[in-house]
This record gives sequence, C-alpha cells and structure tokens, in this order.
Amino acid sequence: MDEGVRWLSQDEQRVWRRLLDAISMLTEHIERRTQQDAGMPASYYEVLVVLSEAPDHTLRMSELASRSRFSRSRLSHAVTKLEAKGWVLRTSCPTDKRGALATLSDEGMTVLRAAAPHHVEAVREAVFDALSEEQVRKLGEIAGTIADGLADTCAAAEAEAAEGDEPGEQAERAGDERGHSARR
Amino acid sequence: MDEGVRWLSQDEQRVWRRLLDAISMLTEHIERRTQQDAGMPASYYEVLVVLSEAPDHTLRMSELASRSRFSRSRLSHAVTKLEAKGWVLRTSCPTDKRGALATLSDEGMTVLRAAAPHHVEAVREAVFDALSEEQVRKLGEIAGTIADGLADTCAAAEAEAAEGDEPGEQAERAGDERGHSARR
DNA sequence: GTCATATCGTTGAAAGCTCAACCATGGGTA
DNA sequence: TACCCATGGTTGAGCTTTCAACGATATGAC
Repeated sequence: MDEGVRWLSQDEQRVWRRLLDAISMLTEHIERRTQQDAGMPASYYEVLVVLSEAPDHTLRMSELASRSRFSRSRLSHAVTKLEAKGWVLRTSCPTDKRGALATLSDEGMTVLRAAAPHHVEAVREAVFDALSEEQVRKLGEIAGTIADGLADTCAAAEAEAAEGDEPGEQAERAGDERGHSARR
Repeated sequence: MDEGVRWLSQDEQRVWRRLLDAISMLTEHIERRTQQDAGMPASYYEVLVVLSEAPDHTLRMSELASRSRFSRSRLSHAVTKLEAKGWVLRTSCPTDKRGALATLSDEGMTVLRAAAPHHVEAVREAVFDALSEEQVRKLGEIAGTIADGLADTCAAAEAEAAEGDEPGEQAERAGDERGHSARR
C-alpha cells in the first residue's frame, strides 16, 4: 500500500512553502503589533471586534465562539481574562438558563477604538500596500475557496465522527472499513 | 490626530476576513491531521522535515531555528521534547563550543516517512485539490510578495530597535520624534 | 411526567509559546 | 593579555490553547 501517494510537484512544494512562510510571518506580524498596540493577543482583539459589531455589543458565548472561530473552551478562558481586564462583562441568559452572554464594556470599546487605527495600519502594511488590486481580488477568491472547501471537509469529518459514537444504533459494526476512517 | 487613518474599504474588509478565516481553518486542519498522523504538532513536524533535508540530517540550532521560522527559545524547548521522544539527538558543536547540533535520528526518520503520505494528502485536500492551476500560480506569487514584504518590514523594525539601545552612541536623543516609533 | 439525549458553558491539567534573564564562548581592540 | 561586546543556546515563569471530564439545563420520545 501507500504506492498511490500523490506527492507534491516541485512547483507545488514551492507554493506550499511560500504559503507557510507568508502565513507565519503575517500572523507573527499582526500578533506582535496587536500585543503592543492593544495589550492583548490578536485573537482576543478579534473577539472584541466581533462583540463590537453585535447588537447591544452582546452575544451568546456559543455564537461568539463560532463567529470568532474559537472553541467553547478557548472562549471561556479568554472571556475570563477579558473580564478580569474589565473589557467584557458576563451575564446569564434570561431565556436559556444554560446560556451566558458576553458584553463589550465601555472600557473595552475605548481600548478597541484606540487600537483600531494601529491595527488597520499593520494590516495594510502587510497585505494591501504590498499587493496590486488584481492580486487582492484573487486573494479574496482563493481564500474564500480554501475556507469553503475546509468548511465542507470539517462538516464531513464531524458527520463521520458523530456516526462513529452513535449510541442509539447498533454500535460496533465490525467489518465496516468504510473510507479512510482509520486515519482520523 | 488620528484623522488620516486609511480605513479598509468594504471590499478590503471582506478580503481580510476571508483571509483570516482561511488561515485559521487551514492551520487548524493541518494541525489536527499532523497530531493524529504523526503524534506531534505541525510545527515540530516541520522541524523534522527541515532536518531531514540537511546534510547528515544535522544542523546547528540557530540555522535550524531560522529555517523553520522558530525563535531560539522555542526551538530549544521543542528539541528538548523531540529528544525525549527519541526523534532528535543533540550534540555539541566541535568547532564552536557555544554551539549545539541537532540530528534527526533513525527513528525520527521512520516516523517522518510514515507520516509523510498523510501529510501530503491533507495539504492537497485543503489547497491543491481545491484550487485551479492558475489560482495556485497566483497564490504562490501573492504569498511570496507578502512574505518578502514582511521580511523587509521586520528587518527595518529590528534595525530601528537595535538603533534604540545602542550603548556606544549618545543614547537618549530627546526631541527626535522620528517616524512612527511611538507605536512600537 | 419521566427518561434518554443533546446542548451550553466551565474547569483543571498538560502542552506549547513568549519573554526576559542568564551563562558560556567567540572575536575584536587596546 | 585584558577588556568589551556580540553571538549561541538554555532556562523558568507566565500566558494561551487543547483536551477530556463535568454539572446544568433544554428538548423530544414515550
């Protein structure tokens, strides 16, 4: 087995490496700047941005998690920190007692407004100033394609995984080597 | 002040968000797969790949760090872990007593070979199968442009920083508000 | 109503990363 | 030689993230 591996061509390897380089340099750049300008990791900054765009500056934790691409756990820890800094408030949800609401505080809004200009500048510097208009357009397309593709992949993977520990069904269907589930 | 902020246009915002989505989904995808297939974080996998391409499967720590885009500290911690797993060996450099050499062990090579097919597959799935040939070409260009731009930015920033704590010079030139150094 | 199950969110521990401090050696200059 | 500083690498502390386990509430079937 393992004969039919579709290795990467020279060109593909070059593209992949340059992509890895670009991604790591870009995230590092934004990370460093955000830490300096806003006093928090870039991911926390994103969380505040998402909150700032929500009605009443408030969102359910789970909604906030999905919009900022955080796991529930990660968000919970993050909000704990942000709450300690006074930038976010936690309230319990009136309509669903399991739920919790996160609200951007006024201080949080102030910090956000102060950091925003620096943040745009860092983004421009790295991306929009460096690329031509056509490249920006292409980049949008490409990023969209990759993201959509992975969303499908993830959905499929989750569905497959869920199928795996279904307790209502017969559970443990032995000789059913479907697909590449062994790799997951 | 802060009037001349070049905010992002609607289109630019859309591109930036899609880029963030794509990046986080892509890294998460690769991360998860590498963890499952190779039993280590994707960044460690990259370190092993770099070593595997070096003569004698050996590199100076600092060289390995720069080729895998690790800080010295990060690499040192990483190699400690990889050594514990038996995948890398640390030797002291014969020609420079400060130095240390990292070598990929045979077991490390075996692990790498076993994981490689899965790794390529994950990369293909996310990137090369999803994009057209032309998109791949463009992506290569764009990634290269961004990476090169940031390399310059970093170099400039470091130079400026170094200038900052130069002990030989006059140190503390007061009224010298050059550029945007206040933001750094 | 009661049960099983799914969803929401939190928690603690372990792993990884960053940052600043540190020791040791190298390379130059007086 | 003695000195000064730059470089190579390690370390420990603190922070962020992941993972698995958990308690609590909601929802649907019976």
